[in-house]
Amino acid sequence: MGIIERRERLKKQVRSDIVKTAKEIAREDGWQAVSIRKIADVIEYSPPILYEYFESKDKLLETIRAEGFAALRDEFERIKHVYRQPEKQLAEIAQCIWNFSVEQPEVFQVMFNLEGAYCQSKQVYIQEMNIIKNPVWEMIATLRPKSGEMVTKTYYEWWCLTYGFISITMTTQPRHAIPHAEPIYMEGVRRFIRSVM
Amino acid sequence: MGIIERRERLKKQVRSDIVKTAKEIAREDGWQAVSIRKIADVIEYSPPILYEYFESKDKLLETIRAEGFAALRDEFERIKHVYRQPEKQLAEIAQCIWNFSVEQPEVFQVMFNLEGAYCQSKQVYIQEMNIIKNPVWEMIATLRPKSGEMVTKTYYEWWCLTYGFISITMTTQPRHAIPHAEPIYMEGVRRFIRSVM
DNA sequence: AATAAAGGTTAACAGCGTTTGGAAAGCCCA
DNA sequence: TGGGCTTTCCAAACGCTGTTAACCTTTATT
Repeated sequence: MGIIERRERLKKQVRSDIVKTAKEIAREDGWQAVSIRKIADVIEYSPPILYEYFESKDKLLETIRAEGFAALRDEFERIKHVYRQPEKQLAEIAQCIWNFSVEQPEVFQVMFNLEGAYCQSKQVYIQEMNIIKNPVWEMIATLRPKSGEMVTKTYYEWWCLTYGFISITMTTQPRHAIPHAEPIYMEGVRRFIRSVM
Repeated sequence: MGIIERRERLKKQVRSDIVKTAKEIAREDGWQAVSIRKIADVIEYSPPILYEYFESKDKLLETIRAEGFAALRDEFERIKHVYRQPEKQLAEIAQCIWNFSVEQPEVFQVMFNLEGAYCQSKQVYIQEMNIIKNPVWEMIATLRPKSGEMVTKTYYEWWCLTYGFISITMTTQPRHAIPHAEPIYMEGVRRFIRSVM
């Protein structure tokens, strides 16, 4: 019975089309411009259909957020296995986050509720920033022997630096000026790493 | 002619009532719940009246943002005159920002577009973060003799640390856990100041 | 072929920011 | 005191939004 399979494939296709369309509209006109009706228009379905794939608009955003964090986390794991020294790993991760924010700003915006992207349900966000089995946390712990509590503090500061820098840059700098901010960011990251070692 | 004066007083009163009501609703139910119609309901006017005081909802938010930044800046100036040592000044300023975010979270949210508060016009924000005549910038410059460019970089990192810490805390931590985060924040700030000196 | 199920749409609800047109009230001058 | 004018104010509407209910039409099963 290939019919059922075909239908499931179609379902997955439509679902990913919805996500893709939401991102496209957001990239073009900002998240404020993303509406259920506009997405429905693009995928050539009526608005109620979207509710067969996503419980609500908020859940759609949460899906995009979760996918974004998952993609980042995969990259983190890759870096962890490619490089040995934790200071190198952390620098690579910082670079990786920066690149992500430049290449997929609309996803980054949903992940951190920036620029009018607002996803109310925070479970994914909170969980993802958590220290449990977190590659970044582990790298900081490897950087220099210290207590778990101390590592957590440093980990927290790491995120403040990273998230703070990128989000401030994203919201205050015009698009053309962003490449100029990258070396300043990376330099700050390196100094931070040195200060912790 | 006291009549005109009375009317102007009334106008100012209504205007500040609008701002006050917006903040109250936001504090109670979040910025997502703030609507022109609800504000109108509370101040016992019809919705169109609000447009005699504010060009748009966005401009209302921008006013609240500007007032928030102005209040902070006043505090900064006060600190600047009370304390001599720049490291003490900066620590006091960090404490001041933290207190502000705890005492008036709804204003802080508008100032930095957090938690569903979204003010599109960024002029005030960009200008306020600027280095021109900025007390924080000057304090960092006094901290240790260095080039203007170097000061600007440090100033930028200062804001990442401060803003990053508070906004991450605000969005991830439940209300009761926030006091617990304060010493971690202040310790991070002090370490940052030491690392720059 | 008749019946059940799935897929999809139209229309509506309640709410939003914002604008228009006109009513009511207050004021000034004769 | 009455008429005209200005100011103050609001009901209603427009075009959006997320979401739901009811219905129709196509597809699959018995």
